[in-house]
Amino acid sequence: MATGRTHRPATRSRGIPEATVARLPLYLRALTALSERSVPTVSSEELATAAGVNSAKLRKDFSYLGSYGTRGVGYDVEYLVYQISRELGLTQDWPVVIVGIGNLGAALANYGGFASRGFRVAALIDADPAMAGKPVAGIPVQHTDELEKIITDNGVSIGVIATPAGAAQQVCDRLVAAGITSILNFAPTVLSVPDGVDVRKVDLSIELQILAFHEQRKAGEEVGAPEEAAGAVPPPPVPHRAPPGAPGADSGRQGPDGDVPAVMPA
Amino acid sequence: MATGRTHRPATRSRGIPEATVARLPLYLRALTALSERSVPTVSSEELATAAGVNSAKLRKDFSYLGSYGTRGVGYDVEYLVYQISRELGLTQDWPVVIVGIGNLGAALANYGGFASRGFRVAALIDADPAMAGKPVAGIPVQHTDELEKIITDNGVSIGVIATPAGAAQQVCDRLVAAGITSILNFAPTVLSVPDGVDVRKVDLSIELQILAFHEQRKAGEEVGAPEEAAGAVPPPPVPHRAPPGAPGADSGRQGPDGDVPAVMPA
DNA sequence: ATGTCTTTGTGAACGCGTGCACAAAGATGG
DNA sequence: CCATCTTTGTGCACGCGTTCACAAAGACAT
Repeated sequence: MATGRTHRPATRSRGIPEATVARLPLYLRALTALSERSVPTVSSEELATAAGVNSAKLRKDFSYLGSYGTRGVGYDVEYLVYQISRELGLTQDWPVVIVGIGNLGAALANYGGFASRGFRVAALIDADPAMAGKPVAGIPVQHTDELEKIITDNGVSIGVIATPAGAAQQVCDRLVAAGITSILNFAPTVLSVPDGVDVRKVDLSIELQILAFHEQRKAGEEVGAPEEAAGAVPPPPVPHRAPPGAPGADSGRQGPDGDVPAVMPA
Repeated sequence: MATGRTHRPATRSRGIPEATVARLPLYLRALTALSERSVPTVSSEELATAAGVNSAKLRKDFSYLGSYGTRGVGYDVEYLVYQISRELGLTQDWPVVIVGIGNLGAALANYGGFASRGFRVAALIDADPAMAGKPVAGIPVQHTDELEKIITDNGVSIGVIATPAGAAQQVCDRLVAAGITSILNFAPTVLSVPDGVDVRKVDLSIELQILAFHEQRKAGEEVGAPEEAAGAVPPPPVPHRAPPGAPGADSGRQGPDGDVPAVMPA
């Protein structure tokens, strides 16, 4: 799970709650599977189970789109697939650029499913001149210098940032200046963008840390250790004055973190 | 942003709200950056800006952990880093296994930052016999047959699933049976797990679809098209009866979707 | 020691999202 | 045409999360 949107907090677009929008792709996937099995209709209960949500929630979600069901029967699969696709804007083609063709960028580019849902990789962009021209997933990598031209020429409005954290904000600024209005950010940085630009963030490190939290709690409950288990002595609470600014003093942890390629920020 | 947790909905662990837990890694990252610059203290306002959140929210979040600040001064950076790390369980070592060493699995394995925050890649596992023994990121890939042994021998409790969707549930079941209690799922599937097992999901496709929704809305507002812009004719609303079950009839969209490697589900 | 000024910690109000529970709608059978 | 049965659509209540706004706490200067 990507770690939430950044801007556009609760814009409640056209009356459709953000929480509902975030679940529509889930429904769509379940419906597509049913469609492939030529299932004509589904009840809210069945579909909810397939999507892993509550049936009441699903019905309420659909009610924001309109009354597309038939009481006593359920929902027509094909029709619902179309309606949700249209609502999500998947009936049109969305060219996407991927910036930063490292391990992750290559993995994204190689993902074949891009084309299947209205998304099309328009270009791969990397700052390394040695990468230029080299084909990844059948698409030649282009140099960052071409960024603006690529975006305007192809009318791209969605960009994916898979660069190291250090380059992310700079790339972001250039994308926005070139006309990009939606960004999917894999770099471990808080991007600042002007109003009107959407940023969504995918952050593996954060997901793992959240898991670790719950994992620790489970373990702690078993042992029954109310506070922390034995281990490292807690450092001085530093109640009043922090140790004088001694620069470079405590070289605590300074591992290769925060500026790593992407995928797993800190 | 990974697309939300699955189980353990609102457990409110030890009084710390889920929403707060999800933000702690964000604060930790900002604090670590300050620590590396040897900044001794920060105000809630400064730190909030760095983390991209509201200062009131940040203070309330910290209040769940205890009173670690000093009024009129702010928070001691080092001390706060320690407290949050401890709260998140990052002061201990978490061995992690990655299952499914395709493009994405390899990207994850190559990510150097794993070790920097208490996470350690204990093993890479893939079902392809041809991969066995082949080193990825310096770690030899092991075959799925070894899965149970690897997990029990290393005391692994966190697993990352980067397999195709078709294999995800099966892999998940085996991980859980072997003792895994936290799963980070990159496959485009709703995993079903027993109580007590946490699942978090990272789904690129969903993120892109959410962006597309907002993107469409922006474009629609500009043009002023209230409903949908011109384009494909809306299929028959199918008001009453859906077309008879004619199996294999409508071979609508059936592209290579849903069972693709990972990273970008549908 | 006293006053001023900064910043935390939190009480309270508000809004969104979730889930319950039921009435309305419509299909289906007689 | 009427009765029954299934399933939707939604009004309502509840709880979590966010935000405001302020009193309390403490640093710092005089």
